[in-house]
Amino acid sequence: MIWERPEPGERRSVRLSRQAVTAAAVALADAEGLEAVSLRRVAAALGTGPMRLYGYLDSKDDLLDLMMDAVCGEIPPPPPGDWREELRAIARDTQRTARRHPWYVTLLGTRQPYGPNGLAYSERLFAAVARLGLPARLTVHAVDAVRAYIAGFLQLELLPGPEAEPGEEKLAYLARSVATGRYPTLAWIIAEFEAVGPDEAFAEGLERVLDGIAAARPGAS
Amino acid sequence: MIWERPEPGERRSVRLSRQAVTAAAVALADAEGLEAVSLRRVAAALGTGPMRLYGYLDSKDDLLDLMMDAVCGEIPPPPPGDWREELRAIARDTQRTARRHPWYVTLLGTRQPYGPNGLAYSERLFAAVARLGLPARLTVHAVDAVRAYIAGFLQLELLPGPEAEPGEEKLAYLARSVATGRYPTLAWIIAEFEAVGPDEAFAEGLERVLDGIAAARPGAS
DNA sequence: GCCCTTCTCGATACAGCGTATCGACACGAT
DNA sequence: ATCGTGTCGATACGCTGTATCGAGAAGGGC
Repeated sequence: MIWERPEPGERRSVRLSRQAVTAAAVALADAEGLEAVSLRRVAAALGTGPMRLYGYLDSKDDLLDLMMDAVCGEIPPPPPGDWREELRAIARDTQRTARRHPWYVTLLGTRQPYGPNGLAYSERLFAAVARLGLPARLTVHAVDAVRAYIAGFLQLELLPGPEAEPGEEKLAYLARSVATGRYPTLAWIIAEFEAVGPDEAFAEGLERVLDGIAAARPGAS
Repeated sequence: MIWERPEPGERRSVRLSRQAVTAAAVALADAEGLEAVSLRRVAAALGTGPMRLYGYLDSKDDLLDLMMDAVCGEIPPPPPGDWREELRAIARDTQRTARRHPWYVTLLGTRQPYGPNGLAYSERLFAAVARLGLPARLTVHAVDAVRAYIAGFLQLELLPGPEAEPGEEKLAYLARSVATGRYPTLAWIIAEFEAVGPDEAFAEGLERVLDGIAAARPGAS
């Protein structure tokens, strides 16, 4: 009888793609942090099993590379402008993007962004600095300074720490540490400290770097 | 008979201390990388079991904090000098220390160094910059720029990537990417690229940052 | 249609992880 | 000696990444 016969099985498997896998992983990391991204969790979010993902990547490390490159791909090219304006725009947009995916800064501690989007990002940094007409060597140094600053600062901003709007516990910790008298300059800074927003801090620090780059131009000293 | 009687059991447990646990973990990370540091492995290196470590720390995360602070403790205070000299010395010694423990840059992607040694490190940065007599706000920005640059650059240096003396495979990857024509400035840089040692690159980038800080002094423009 | 080959999929397994739990033992106080 | 407390380590649990293998699907040849 018809009612006793199993219905034709639905298409068993879910359509996958590398892009879909990556997006699921990014969504999971955004929702619960990087530690929540396991192959099982990603696969479950896609309605399949973990071993299926191995058709699209070789290892979990590959997945992390893909996730990093996806974030790089969200950072837009800068509007055309002079070298400083372009670098400022890149820096700002990197910050915005990293805030949407704070786990990105953790990935910066384990790998370099050399996927296609990561290379495009580098290209833009180099193109902006190349406007200065510096020799290749100095251009590399300048780009290194900018990108290192951006990455380093975003880690300062996005990782929990005493300087980054800590909860009561961390401030109390800092106050106790400073009360030991072992950190006098830090004590002065904290006493004088007016909460500076990370946007301003980031921009000001960047200006220091850009001023330093400007000083490297022939005839600039 | 004497030969059949068990000998009095030796002292069952091994002496532990937080310092010993940390040192064992650091040694393991140095030898095999951060991923090799499991509580089981650390405990085994100490001749005991993993649960024993919980008498000295609450979690594996605590262990990573301790490891980070231990590395900060290896970075010596700078010899007294002017502000630039002191910052250069701090930067150089940070680089040296990080090279001995390359996993330190990975930890910089997951936590901030606010242990006692980490605070001492901050104190030294602040003390050097404070010689400039800038207001607290500008001092914070300057220190942020320096420390962010140091951390960011060390990640560029110590993590595998196309720019960092790659094996044949990565260079071939870069060459292929550049051959797409999508990264023209990168192509120019690679064509002009003379292998620059990381020491020089680090120092040059740092000078850009220090020049920028110098430019922030009243009357410096 | 049937049979064979190849590919895909997913269940199962394994070794390892961090950490909770609990029984055994040691030690100190009475 | 007995009792209470603390320490230790074995065991267990839920989770991880990934190897493995059997079942089923799909395609091609006859």
